[in-house]
Amino acid sequence: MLKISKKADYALMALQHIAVVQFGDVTPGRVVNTKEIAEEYNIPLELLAKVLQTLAKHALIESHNGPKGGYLLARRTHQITIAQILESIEGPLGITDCSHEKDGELCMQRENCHIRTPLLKVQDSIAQLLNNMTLQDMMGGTPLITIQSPAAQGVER
Amino acid sequence: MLKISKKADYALMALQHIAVVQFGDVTPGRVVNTKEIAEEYNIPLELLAKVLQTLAKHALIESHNGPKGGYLLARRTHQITIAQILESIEGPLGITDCSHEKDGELCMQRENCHIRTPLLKVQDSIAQLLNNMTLQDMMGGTPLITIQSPAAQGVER
DNA sequence: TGATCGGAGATCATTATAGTCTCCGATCTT
DNA sequence: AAGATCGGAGACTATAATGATCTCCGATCA
Repeated sequence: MLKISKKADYALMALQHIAVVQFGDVTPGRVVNTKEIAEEYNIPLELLAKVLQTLAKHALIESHNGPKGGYLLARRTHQITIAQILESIEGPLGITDCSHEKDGELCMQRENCHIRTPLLKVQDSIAQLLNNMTLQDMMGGTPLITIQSPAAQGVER
Repeated sequence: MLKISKKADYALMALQHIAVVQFGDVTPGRVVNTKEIAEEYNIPLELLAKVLQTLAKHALIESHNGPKGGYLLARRTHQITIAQILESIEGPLGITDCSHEKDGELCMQRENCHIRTPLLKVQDSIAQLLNNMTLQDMMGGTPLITIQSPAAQGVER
């Protein structure tokens, strides 16, 4: 349950790889192309291409065409959150169908639903979790952040 | 992203309802049948029946056959966690495919995968969140719990 | 100019999900 | 004992999401 998609998985691997290449000691600033990542991690080339295109569209990476082309991080590693990465691929975080309900489009249960509020609190906690973790943290950094569980905030019925 | 299924949604609604009826002031101890819940929340009767059967199989509720039959909570509300409910319906919590990988069945990426460890930390945090929240919390209770984000625990590369 | 790169679109197979239908056995009421 | 009311269990269907593939295009650099 609560599984992230393969695409999101690939996105995380790819960004971590780009980050290490770009900010590592061996070849700092080097551009990384799709093929390199696909081969390194056994990811289907064309699927990974889609993923990277999506990430570029969301301005997490910059694309460079032509030979010697490829991708570079658009920001520094601590400015790219796990939440941003996952949401770029899978859309906005939403524990329930009604998480992003516009006014007027109520779900069939809404009239009597007593679980929406507490679930939104859970969602907020997960959002905090993912927003406070960055690419930097996937490379060995250890910043200090504390979040609270929804239960600790008091949940109205 | 990270959406829970309709079935899990229904399970939460149903358990919350049973809890309120069973431990409320109006009709304490009353047995609740499937039809009552389905009508109250506009849930397809037969689908809800499946959900409740599953919950019974996981010993979260007790079933009683025959006329005047229905379901009762098998434990007190603070002893039923949101994690238990969701896992009964959707299976074990697993952010990634490799979360519950047995020895020997490595995923195609595992050889070079650098994101597994940090993702498992994220998963642990979510698990804490869901394990520390109970049916009680969905009824107005406000216990105090604090958890830490993975970033705060230090994530190896 | 042509090989190498990303961009974009359609397409397909597989799986998960949501929902339905049917039959069965248990139990309570009369 | 009979019939209505309950849950138990299985097969079954439709739809959507996912994972993956294929094709063609434009940009760029040697």
